[in-house]
Amino acid sequence: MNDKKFYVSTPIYYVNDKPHIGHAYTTILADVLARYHRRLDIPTFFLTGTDEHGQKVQKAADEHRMTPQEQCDTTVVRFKELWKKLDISNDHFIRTTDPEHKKVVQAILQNLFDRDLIYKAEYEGHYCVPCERFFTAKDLVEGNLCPECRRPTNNIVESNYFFRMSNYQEWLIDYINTHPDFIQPAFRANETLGFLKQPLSDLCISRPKSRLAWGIELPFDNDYVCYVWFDALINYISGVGYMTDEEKFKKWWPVSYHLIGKDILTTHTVYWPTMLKAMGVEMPQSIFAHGWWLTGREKMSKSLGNVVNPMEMCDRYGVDAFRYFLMAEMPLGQDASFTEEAFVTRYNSDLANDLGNLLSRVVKMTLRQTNGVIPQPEAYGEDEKDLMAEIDRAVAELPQMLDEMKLNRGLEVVMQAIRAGNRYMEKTAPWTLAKKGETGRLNTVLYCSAELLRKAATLLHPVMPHKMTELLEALGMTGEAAANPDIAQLNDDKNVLSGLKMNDILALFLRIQAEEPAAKPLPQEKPAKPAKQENKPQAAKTEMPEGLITIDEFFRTQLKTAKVMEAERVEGADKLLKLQIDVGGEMRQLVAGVAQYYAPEQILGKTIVIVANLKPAKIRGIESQGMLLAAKNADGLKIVTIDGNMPSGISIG
RNA sequence: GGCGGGUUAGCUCAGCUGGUUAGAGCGACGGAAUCAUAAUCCGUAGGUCCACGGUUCAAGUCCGUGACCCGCUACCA
Repeated sequence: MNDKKFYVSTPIYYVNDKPHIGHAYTTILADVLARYHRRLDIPTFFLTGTDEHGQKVQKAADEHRMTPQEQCDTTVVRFKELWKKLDISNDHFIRTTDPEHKKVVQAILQNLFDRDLIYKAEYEGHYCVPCERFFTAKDLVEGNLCPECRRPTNNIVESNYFFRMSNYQEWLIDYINTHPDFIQPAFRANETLGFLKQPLSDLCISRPKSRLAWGIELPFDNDYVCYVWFDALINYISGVGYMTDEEKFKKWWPVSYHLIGKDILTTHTVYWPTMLKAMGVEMPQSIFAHGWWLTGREKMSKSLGNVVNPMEMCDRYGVDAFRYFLMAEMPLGQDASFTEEAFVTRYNSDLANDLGNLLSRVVKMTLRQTNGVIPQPEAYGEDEKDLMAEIDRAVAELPQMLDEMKLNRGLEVVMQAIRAGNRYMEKTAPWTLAKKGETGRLNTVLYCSAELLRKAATLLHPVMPHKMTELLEALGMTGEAAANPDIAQLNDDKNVLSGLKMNDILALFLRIQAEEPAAKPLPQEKPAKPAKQENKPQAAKTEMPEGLITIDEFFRTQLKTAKVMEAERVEGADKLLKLQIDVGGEMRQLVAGVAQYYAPEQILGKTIVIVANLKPAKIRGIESQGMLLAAKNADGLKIVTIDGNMPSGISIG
C-alpha cells in the first residue's frame, strides 16, 4: 500500500448489457477511490472498459445485420455516455477488441502453449447456447435442461484447448491463506477456499470457430477463438502496458484493487490468479467484491420491473447527490437497499439540511457583516479549538477509512464535523455578536465556519466534484484550489481564506419536498436530456398534469385475485371480518371492514380482488396482509369480484 | 446437508483485543432560537444487546446448545 501508487480497476462490462445501478456503483466506487488518491498526491491509474467478444454480441450483430465489430461500436457508447454523465475520471477505457489487447492475449496464449500449460483435449458436455456454457450430466435438471436458464441443452463432443489450472490449486490455497488482504472482504476469501476444496479442473479456454467465430483467434490454431473470460481478464494487465510498454506496466502493476461484484468472484479469485501465476506475473494486491443494490429487500431484476436507472436518478437529483448516496449508504462488502425514500431522506438531512444550509447561513452572514470578505481570526477559544479538532479528526480518519474500504464510515466522520459546524453556529451565535458589536470575536467565528466548510468540501470533493467546487467558489476560492482541492495539504494550518470574498449562492442542495418521492415514478427508460441539467430536484414535479398518474404509478399497486377460504367475525369488533384467503396457492390473512354488510358465510368462497403489496397492518391486534376492494356509499357496500371464473393469484391490470 | 456470517433502540446500523450509567444517524415527542434551504440547536426514547446454559471478580463482547435470517456450496459416503 505504501509503494506510493494506486491502480484501481472495474470489471470490463459486457457491451450488450444495458448499464444499470450495479455497473454505476462499481464504477463510481472506483472513481471515488481514484479521485481520493489523486488528491492525496498519490500517482493513480483508473481503468475501466468493455468486454466485447462472445456469442451474444455475435447474435445481436446478426440480428441487426452488422458486423460484430459494428455492433460493439454502437453499443459501447451506452457505457461511455453513462460514465461521462457520472463524472467518471478513468485514465483509460479498454475494449477487448482493441488491437493492442488482442496482440497481448495472443502472445500470452502462445507463451502458455509453448510451455505446455495449454493443451488440446476432447471435451464432451451439454452445451447451453444462450448461456454459452457447458454443463456436466449431473448439473442438468429435468433430463437435459440447463440449470441456469432451464432451456434444453445440446450434447456436444468437441476438441478444445485447456489451461492447466489444476496445477495451481495447492499453490492458490496457500497463497490465499498467507495473504489475508488478497480477497476482501475476508468472508469472500473463505468462500473461495471453500470452492477450492473440490478438485480444481483445467479451464477450457477455446471455442471452435464453427460454433463461435467472434473472438480472438488462437495463435497456434486458427480454427479456434479464445474463450471470453480468458480474454477479458487479461485486460487488467494489457490495459497498463503488459508486453507492450514494460515501463508503464512496472509503474502500475500489481493492481491495488480489482473491484468486482460478488457474482464474478470465482473468475477473479481462481481463474485470474492461476493465469497470472502461469504467466509469472505478480498477484493483484487485492480483489474486492462488493455487494448488490437491492430494491427494498428484493434483488433488482428486469422482470420485477424494479430496476433503478442511474441516468434517471441523475436527471432528477443530480449526479453528485447520487454518487454521495451510493457511497454513503453501502456498507463494506454488503448488500444495500436502494429506495427512493431512503435517498430523499439522506439527501435532505445530510446534504440539504446539514451541509447546504450551513453553507448558506455562513455565506449570508458573512455577506451581511463584512460585505463577504472573510476576516482575519483572532486567537481561538475553546469553541474554535473543538470545532477544528472535529474537522481535523475527519482529515486524519478519512484516509484510514479509505484504506479499509470503509467509505461510508469515512463520509460519516465528515458529516459529524459538519453537524458540529451547525452546533458551533448556535453556540457562538454570530448574529448576536454582530448586534453587540463584538467584531473581533465575530471575525473569528466567521473565519472558522468558513474554514470548516473549506476542509469538509475538500474531503468530500472526490465524491461530489461539482458541488464541492461550487461550495469552494462560494467561499471565494478560484482556479485549481477550487477545482482540485488538495487533501494532502489539509494538514498544514495555513490560512488560505482570510481576505477572500465570498459569493452569494443559491441553495447548494435544494431540499426535496416531502411527499414528492413516493408518488413520483421513475420515468421510462429513455435518458431524458444530456448531462448539464444538474440538480433541480423539484423540476420533476411539474411534468405531470395534476390529478393524473402514469401507467407505471398505477402498476405500483399490485392487484390480484384471491379466493376466500375462511371467514369469521372478529370478536369485539362489529365491523371486521377476519378472512383466510388463497392468493395463487399462498395463504394470507386479511382483516376487512365489511362485517356490517356481509356475513362470514356470504363472503366465503368468493373470488375477490385484493391489493397484494400493501404494507401489512395490525387491526385490533390481528395481522392483515393486504386489503380487499369494495364499493361503498350511504346505501351499502359491495365487494369487487371477478366476472366469471378466474383462479386466485392472478394479476389485475 | 456442509462451511461461513448475522440476530443490539420504531427503522438502518456502530460497538476493536471482555471492565464505569450500551452508542450514532433517521423517525417520533417536547422545548429553544430566528443568521439560514419551514433549515438549526437542546432535551426525551426507559432497548430481556434472539433464547437457554457455561467460563470469569466482570460478557452485547469468550465457549456450548437451540431458534430464525442470509451468503457460498452440495444435494449426502
